[in-house]
Amino acid sequence: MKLNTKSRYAVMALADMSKFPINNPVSLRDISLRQSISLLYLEQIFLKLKKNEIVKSVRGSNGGYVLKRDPKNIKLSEIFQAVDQKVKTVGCKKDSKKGCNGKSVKCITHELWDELDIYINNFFENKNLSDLLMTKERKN
Amino acid sequence: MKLNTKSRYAVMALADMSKFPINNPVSLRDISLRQSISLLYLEQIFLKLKKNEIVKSVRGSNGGYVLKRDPKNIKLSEIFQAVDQKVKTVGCKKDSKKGCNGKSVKCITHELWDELDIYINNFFENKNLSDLLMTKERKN
DNA sequence: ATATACCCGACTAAAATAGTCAAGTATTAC
DNA sequence: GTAATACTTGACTATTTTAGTCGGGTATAT
Repeated sequence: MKLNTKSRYAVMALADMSKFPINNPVSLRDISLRQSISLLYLEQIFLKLKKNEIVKSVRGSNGGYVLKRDPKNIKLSEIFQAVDQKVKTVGCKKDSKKGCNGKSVKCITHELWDELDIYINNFFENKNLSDLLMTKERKN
Repeated sequence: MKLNTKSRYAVMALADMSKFPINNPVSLRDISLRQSISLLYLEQIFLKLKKNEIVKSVRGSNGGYVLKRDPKNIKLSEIFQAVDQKVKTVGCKKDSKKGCNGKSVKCITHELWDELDIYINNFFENKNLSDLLMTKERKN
């Protein structure tokens, strides 16, 4: 069970941006250098963040990306949803009528995974970008 | 973010076993049929469960596997640890001195992932096999 | 004996991941 | 007005992980 780099980088990059004054465009190049993330990969990630209304872009020289809302109002769950279709999943689909493993009944552990889904989502629902900056000052 | 089938099948298979009287060997063939999991794959999974002292094997005809302890005393966290090295992980290793992304300092979100690790582990720590059977009777 | 059922290492197809590449377009600074 | 910066987009690809399969065992009950 692990998190993919896309989600991780997205959170890292946005946390990085949160440290700058809002409305001050931050270029991906700078984020790439500070956080050691491939620029080309960041571009891919930010397109998704943009589509999902988390950031907006400022084109041209001295441009970059800007948070669309205050970091306090950007929940981690939104970020995950933006870059990684689903926050967590098991084979048996939550809403499928067919049940699990091709059987017509729910598998024996079905409810467990549903519960886990909700549990993990809860973690991300209750954390926002500004929470990440609270923990003592860093220098990177 | 998703769970692999190995972990899922392990929990399913053990939950299946829990429904039978303890000390009554349950064959993988039967579990395979009831839960629609490949027999050969189950064998692989049970070798790990055996190595990790969760089940013991009874060889020969009429043999099978037996839970080593009461389902009440088998935590889901143990099962996960047995089949899937780590319960959850991000690129930056929890105990590495080197920090994340090759830098000498911890990445900006390092503490978040640690917290998430603990949070998820907590879920599995507080659930045991018999908890799975509590939820209303099933017929598969 | 023979059938059942565990044992174990090696192998493999398919999918997902983690990027890269090429060829743009928009805007600002000079 | 032109160079430089920086976002835009779709396609492509190497690597890794996943989800198994295969073959050839060994132990035991009947």
